[in-house]
Amino acid sequence: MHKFTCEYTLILMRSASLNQSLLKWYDRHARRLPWRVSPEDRKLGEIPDPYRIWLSEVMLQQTTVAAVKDYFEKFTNAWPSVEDLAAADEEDVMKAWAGLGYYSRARNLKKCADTVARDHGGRFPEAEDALLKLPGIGPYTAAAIATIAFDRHAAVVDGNVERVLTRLTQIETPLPEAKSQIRDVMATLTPHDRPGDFAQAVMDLGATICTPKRPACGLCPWMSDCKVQNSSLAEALPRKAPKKEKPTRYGAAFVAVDRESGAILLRRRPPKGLLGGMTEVPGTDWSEAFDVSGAQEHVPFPSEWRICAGVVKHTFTHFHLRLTVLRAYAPQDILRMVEGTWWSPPAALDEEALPTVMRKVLSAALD
DNA sequence: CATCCGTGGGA
DNA sequence: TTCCCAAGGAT
Repeated sequence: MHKFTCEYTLILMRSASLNQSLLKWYDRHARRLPWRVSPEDRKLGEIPDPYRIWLSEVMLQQTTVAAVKDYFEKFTNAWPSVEDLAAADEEDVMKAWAGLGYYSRARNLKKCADTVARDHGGRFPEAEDALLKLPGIGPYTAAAIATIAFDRHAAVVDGNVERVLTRLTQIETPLPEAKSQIRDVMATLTPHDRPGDFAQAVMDLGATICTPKRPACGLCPWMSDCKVQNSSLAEALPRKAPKKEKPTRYGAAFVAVDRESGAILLRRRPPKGLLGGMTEVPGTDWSEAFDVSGAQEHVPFPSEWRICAGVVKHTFTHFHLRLTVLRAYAPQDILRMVEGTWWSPPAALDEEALPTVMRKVLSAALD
């Protein structure tokens, strides 16, 4: 059991009033999003499409709305239903996902579509625990789909909810220890009528008003109930463990250009781990020791490799990367083709499953 | 529970 | 420039 402060209990006793005031705010301020059924359309009887809810929620994992919008459009145009996605080639899915990051999401997205099509007759299960069993669907996404798509009562807890509720009830316990307490508060606050709209309302509140920096407390529908309203304490919550420093890794990347066609030599990365299954140009390992001269051992073929101006700098989740780019011109037949490598003509380059760091490499080599 | 896993935009 | 972090999941 958690220790409940007096004020904290008071908040929970007022949950009926709190969720009504927030839903009222949501009716007027809900963001228009491509995958969302607006409150007024919902009242007119429009039902959300579980496929679109699922797709958007997976794309939104650790990713901003602005970054997701074009990808959501691309995916729903190419694959309008979960059956369409199940019938797609995984390689085409990876190509469409390229640039959005966290590529295991794309592989699990495809696996999940396959499972839903094969084992569930093309319909997503409605229960939270059944959704949780599907690939790429964790506690947050299972609750979000259950409540937004199927109107089930579920405690949706994401980063926004954590921020809003730790502030509202002044939970000073640092994350991740506070997670279970936050989930309890959310479960209590969530109404049985319009639970999905309520979840989206808390997330919208966190995204637009109760922001990490400089929250707009004066515009908040929960201001009068909030324990830290207009206080410097608001920005300090939720409390988190200090993060580790990112090391810097170094490496070299080889851009081989066919003089005739301009085709570029590419290869596939291993299926798991960093950038798993994505496409790259040949290169060295990325190590913490800077050693460009050692790169010569890794060239795809002997040639006059020239160092390109401008070291490519890129930051991943847990390290910084500095890549020295080398370029050489060579006919395609100079290379005894290795399994998993191919020459990609310039017109096809945009469609390759190239992660952003590799597009930076090509830009440094070719511009 | 800790670690690994991308990216782009804002302060 | 550098740092922060955004609708997390898998292992």
